[in-house]
Amino acid sequence: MARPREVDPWDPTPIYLQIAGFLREDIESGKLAPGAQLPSEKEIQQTYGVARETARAVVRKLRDEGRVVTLPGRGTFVPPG
Amino acid sequence: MARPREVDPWDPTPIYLQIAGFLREDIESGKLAPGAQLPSEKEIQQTYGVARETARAVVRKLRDEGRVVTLPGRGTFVPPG
DNA sequence: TTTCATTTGTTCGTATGTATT
DNA sequence: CAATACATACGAACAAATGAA
Repeated sequence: MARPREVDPWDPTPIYLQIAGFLREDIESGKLAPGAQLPSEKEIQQTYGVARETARAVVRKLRDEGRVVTLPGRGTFVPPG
Repeated sequence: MARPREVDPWDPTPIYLQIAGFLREDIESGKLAPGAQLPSEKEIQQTYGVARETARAVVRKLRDEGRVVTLPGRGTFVPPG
């Protein structure tokens, strides 16, 4: 496990957008390849030390961008090409 | 003011989707014409007796559908034709 | 089949910040 | 300045879907 990038509380960018940026990088770099599963909401909470609503906002943002798809009860994934 | 339609707690449909349905009807029927302002989050809360996040989810749903636009600090509106 | 753990969905509460009027 | 309105973020609880045991 790589050390997680950390949220910068001094950055005026909302926390959820900072984290969404981290995951967006992972998708674009291929570190999260098509078909890969994103960290769960709970993992996002624990990794970055944020509340669930913040974790959910992260995923919602990426979903709104069309970068990921969420399957209830299963998880959130990078869609296949 | 017409008496508000009421949320049916026995309907398995999520409350925020029920309320979004009410407002969607108002938009499609022309009761909320292009340019009209939607009820605020607080008004939705009070009218239907729901929490803020629920009221926000109502507006977000309609926004995601492209039926309304939100102007921060002003309100949510039915966009002009 | 039933049970259990995991994951997302929904709902409520509270607080603070920012922008507009 | 004050009122209004949306944005963000913390906490808490229960429901629903899924899959594995």
